[in-house]
Order: sequence, then C-alpha cells, then structure tokens
Amino acid sequence: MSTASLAFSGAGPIAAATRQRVLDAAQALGYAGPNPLGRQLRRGRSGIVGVIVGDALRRAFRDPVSIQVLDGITSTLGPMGLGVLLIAGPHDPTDPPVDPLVELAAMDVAVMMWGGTTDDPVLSALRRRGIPTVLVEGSRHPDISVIGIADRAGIADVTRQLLGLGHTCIATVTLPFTNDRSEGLVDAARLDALEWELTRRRLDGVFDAGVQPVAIWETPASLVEHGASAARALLAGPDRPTAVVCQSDLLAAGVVLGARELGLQVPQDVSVVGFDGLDLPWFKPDVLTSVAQPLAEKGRAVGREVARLLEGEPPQSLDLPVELVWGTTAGPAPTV
Amino acid sequence: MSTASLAFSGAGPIAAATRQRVLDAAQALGYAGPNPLGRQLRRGRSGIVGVIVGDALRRAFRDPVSIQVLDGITSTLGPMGLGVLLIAGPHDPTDPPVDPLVELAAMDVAVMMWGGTTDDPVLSALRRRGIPTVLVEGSRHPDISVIGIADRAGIADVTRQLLGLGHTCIATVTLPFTNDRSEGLVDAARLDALEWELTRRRLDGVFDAGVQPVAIWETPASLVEHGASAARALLAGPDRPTAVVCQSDLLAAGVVLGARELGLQVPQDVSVVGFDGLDLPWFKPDVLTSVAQPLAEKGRAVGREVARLLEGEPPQSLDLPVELVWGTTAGPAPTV
DNA sequence: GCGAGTGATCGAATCGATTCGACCGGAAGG
DNA sequence: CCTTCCGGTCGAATCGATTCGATCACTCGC
Repeated sequence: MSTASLAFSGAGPIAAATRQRVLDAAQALGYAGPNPLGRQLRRGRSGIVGVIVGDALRRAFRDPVSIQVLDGITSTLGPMGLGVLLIAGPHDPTDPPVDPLVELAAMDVAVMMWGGTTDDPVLSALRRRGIPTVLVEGSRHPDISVIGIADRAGIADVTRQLLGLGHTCIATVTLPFTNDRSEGLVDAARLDALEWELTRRRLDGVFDAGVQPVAIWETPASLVEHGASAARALLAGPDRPTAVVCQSDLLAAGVVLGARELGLQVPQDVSVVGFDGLDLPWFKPDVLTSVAQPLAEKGRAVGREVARLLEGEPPQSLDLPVELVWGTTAGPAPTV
Repeated sequence: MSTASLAFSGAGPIAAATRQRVLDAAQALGYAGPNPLGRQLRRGRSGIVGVIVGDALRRAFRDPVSIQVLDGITSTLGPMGLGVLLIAGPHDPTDPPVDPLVELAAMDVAVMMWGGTTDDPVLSALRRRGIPTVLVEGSRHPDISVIGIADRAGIADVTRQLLGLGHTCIATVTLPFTNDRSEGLVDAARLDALEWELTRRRLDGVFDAGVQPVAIWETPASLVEHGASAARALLAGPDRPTAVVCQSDLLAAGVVLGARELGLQVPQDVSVVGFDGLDLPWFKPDVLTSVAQPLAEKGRAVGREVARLLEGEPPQSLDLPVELVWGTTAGPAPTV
C-alpha cells in the first residue's frame, strides 16, 4: 500500500520500474487514483476555500464587482491547488441566517465577500468552527484578515470635487442598509438602523466632505434598475439636487439612465458620480465619473492572504488605494 | 465515541440528558462539532458537486446565461445539502487542457456548463475517475445526462420568420468555434474546424431554415463588445445584410449598438435577432427579438438530475422548450 | 419473583490514504 | 572478507467519524 501511495504521489524514493508496475496494476484493477477523501482526512486539509458571497448567488453574480474580485481570487488560488466552494450569503430574511454549508462544509479557509455587519452570524459560526477567515471590505477585527480599500477617503474626495464645482444640493444613493432589502428615502430612524459596514463607510465619506445630503436613497441591491428608480424619485421634483453621489457604478449608471428618461441632461442638468471604476461596454461613449478600485488586485490580495493563513501565519490586513476617474457624467453645477 | 456521534447527528436513539451532557462536554473541551472530512470519508460522499464553467471564471461570470443557470443549480442543490465547487473550464491554450481540480478534487457529481467538444479531455478525465456527469447543452452521449434546449429548432424558426419578412441577405454572428478564441469572418476551412457542439447546432438552425448566410462571423466570447465589432465589420459596406441572426443576446445587443454607431436604424435598416431571452435593463426601452430559453429552469433541471444520479439512478437526458420573443429589433426587410 | 422485552449506551470494525520507522539487498570502503 | 551505508520496499499506526451488533439496565407482565 505504501509503495502504491508513493507511485501515485511521486513523493519519496521509488524505482521507475516499480512505479510502472504499480500503475499497470492500477489500470488492470480499474483503480482510478487515490481517493481525495482519504488523502484529505490524512492530511487534515481539504484544499477547499469557502467563498461566501454577499447575497443570493443570482444577485451576487449580476454584480460585476463581486465577479471581478472572485476572478482575482480563483486565479490566485487555482495554481495553489485550492478550489473555491461557493456559499450563498445572507439574503431573504425568511431563510436561515446562516447557510448550512457554513456549518457543515469542509474548508481550510473562508472568505467573506462583503463587509458584513458588526456582529455577523456567519462570522461567528466560522470562528466557532475555528476556520481562519478573510474579510473583503469588513471593519477591522483584531484577529481577522481584512482586505479593504480606501473607499471612505475616495468618496470624500470626489464629493469635495463636486463642492468645488459649485454643487450645494447633493443627494446620495446607497447600497443596502440591512439584509431586509428595503428601498426608498432614508429618515433618521432608518439611518440608525444601518447595519452594513460598507454602506456606512461610504456614507461617512460624504459626511467627511462636509456635505449634508439633501436626500439619502437606499437601494435593495447594486443594480442598474434600482439606480433608475432612485433617479425617478429624486430628480422628478422642481428643486432637485444638482449632483448625485452613488455608492456603486451600476447605481450611478442607472441614475444617469433614469435622469435621461426624465429629460434631463447629464452632466449639464445633474452630475452623477459612481464608485468602482467599472468598464461598462453598453454605457459608451459616456464614461462614468467614478472612484475606481483595483478589483482584480483585491481578489489577488485575498488569494495571497488565504495562502498566508494556510501557512499558519497570523492574519494581516491590507488597504488598497482608490483612484478618481473623471469621466463625462459630472461637471459644474447648473447656474440658476 | 458512538454516543457522541449520535448526540451530534441526532440519528438514532439517545436520551435528551445524555445528549446534553455530550454537548456540554464538547463545549468545555472546545470541540466544535464533527470534522466534515471524517464524516465524508466514512459516508463515501463529499457532498460536493463540481461545476466546470465553460471558460476562465472571469469570462464565464460576465455571461448572464451562465449566471442564471448556475443560480438555478445552486438553488436546487443548496437545500439538498450539496455545495458547488467552481472549476474553470478550458480557456487559454497555454494553460493545461484540464484544470487539476478535475483530476484531484473530491466531488460526487460533476456538471459541465457548456456543450464541450466531441471528445472533450475534461469529460474523459471525469469518466476515468468514474464521476457521474451532467452536461449542459452537450451532444447526446449514450450514458451521460444531457440537459439541453431546442435551440436548433428555435433558431430555424426565427430565421424563417425573417424570410417571411422579406429578408434575403442574412448574416449570422456565432459563438466561438474552438478554445483558441479567434474573431472574424468564417471561411470554408474554418467551418470545418468548428469544434464546439453548441455553436454548430445553432448554426445548423440557420441552415435548417434554408438560408445560406451571406456572412458568418465568429466571436471569441458572448460579450457586447464582440457583437459591436461584428456589426462594424459586417454592416459598414454598401451591400450590407438586412438581417443578422446572433447566437446570443449579448452579441445581438452589441450588433444593435454597433449598427447605431454606424448611423443605421434598427429595425428599419437592419433587423437583429438574438438568442437566450435575457432581460437587459440598460437596453430599455428596446426589447431584443430573441429565442428565449428557460435559464433558471435549466439550472433547476440540472440540480434535479444531479440528485437522481446521486440516488444511483441511470442518467436521463432532457430537452427544454424555447419560445420566440418578438421585440423591437426585427421587422420587415427595407425596400431597396 | 423471574423472564421477556425495550430503549439506551458502548465496542470495534471500517472508510482510504499517508508516513514514519523498520527492514532488506547490494555496493562501496577498509 | 567484513562492515557500513544507502536506495528502495514494506508494516503498521493514524487521521475522525459512522454504524452494526452486543451489552446493559430497567420495566412490565405473569
């Protein structure tokens, strides 16, 4: 048995002739190679990285941001012989708050693809199981790796640019506040109920610039259609904002489309800025003014951190820079 | 040990008090519950379904078609306690033809998300390992489950409609022919080199309608930008086709955008039909004329077939119907 | 009061590979 | 010629849970 093991794994000394004899015998007996389950048990490693996406898979995959990060992750993990197990994140409040896979599946490391909330049930489940975890865009935990970006400062920066262009009446369109996916204007009570770290941070970016938005509009997901309905609600009235800061590019693109539906010109009548720096082929020849984040690099950084954790090294957090991309959707405030 | 096992699994008779005692002891000892690896080895089941996407993950995830099918798959598999392991399909010819995960990873069933070629190395690797496999949109294999759609008939149908509207000069824009991702006009030699089952079948649909396309344009992937470049190439000349049949909606949308860039009106100057029946929010208010396939249902059918195979039942193939959706991008041929 | 029956608990084999140490034969060196 | 060393092979323990059958305590019925 041990010789057969060596023949297949190639680790350790084995004569070429013996190896061949083993391989031939395997062929004759219809043995298709070592059973991964046995190997995994013995090694104590499954070779699997659980990636918990921030939503039902359907929605998560419609978001180019998740996709690009996921691609960066897999392209780093693949060559290391690690596989990615997809796990759905929290979505419908009717579902159990934690996917059974989080409790039951074999994985060496977990990646949470969204910031999560302050005390996330998924995160606690992972900690209970003792599975090292990498958070994408979460808040700093002392003993957990967090791969983030300078989104707060980036949003503050682009907001200041708008101020410099004479905008005084600025609205903001945000990502979801909680898992319950409501849509609409945010009042003080709702603002207190804000649970998602990421949404809060980007909102704080606007405040950091010294802006008190004339309206905060919450969307149930980062999708074009929700941006469009935000535009219909925010830009229809007579004293509409002259600029809209959006927490994602998809929302911003939706706001632009919605504004045009209302007969408004972008950026002459209203300026729209987004976040992410996506390349949207169907948006051409326009280019969103946006805060670009290095999405694929973020994924690769996650992959590298996963590798570090597997080596047994202590968690290490990392913040990636963002870059302001000045496109065609923002300009000076209209003169009254 | 056996009692502890019963306490955690809940299968078999155990007194509530004993159970609680075991759970308390586990807590005290810092035991976080059964190790999945041990359970999997014993059960002989990993609870994992390997899903091989038809491309590098990045490209596959930009394709709403894969996404929706994948979503259907996961939503069926999740409640059955099965996890989805993502595996990249064949992409750059420089990479190894078969992802190492296909050879090494533990999985109970595999799903190939694209038709593949007649003798696919991935498929043979899976058969060698004895892993039951479900093919999405492949060609009929005797002992393999194939979940397909009536795409050939659907394309033939929509092509006949175009004939009925007076179109005689019809071009077609296709999905890739092989893994080498070339782009451009297809000549006889290239037509012979066609390896992808799915592309061939949809092309045959056009032929079935009795149409000999004036041009066949191969794209390297189902993306809007490739449709746009096809349009630039096919529609620039004076004797351009009056209708373009595309093998996907993303390509069709790209053709429409490209045609407009050239100053053409759709459908007045040129009719464009697609395939898939996607809902593209950014394409509104236009609606693609398309052959709609039930994407989520296809995914669910895959999930059900996976379940069947796990039960040990013999492979069973299934063909889902398609439906012609008459949108705003196709109309009568222009009068000369 | 004793045997049958029942429900809970425990022993031990098993899944399949890995890996350390023991062992063996042959070659090189003294 | 004997010892030492070394590359190659083989035995056996181990990873962690599941599960069948055996055992045990206890109750019920006669």
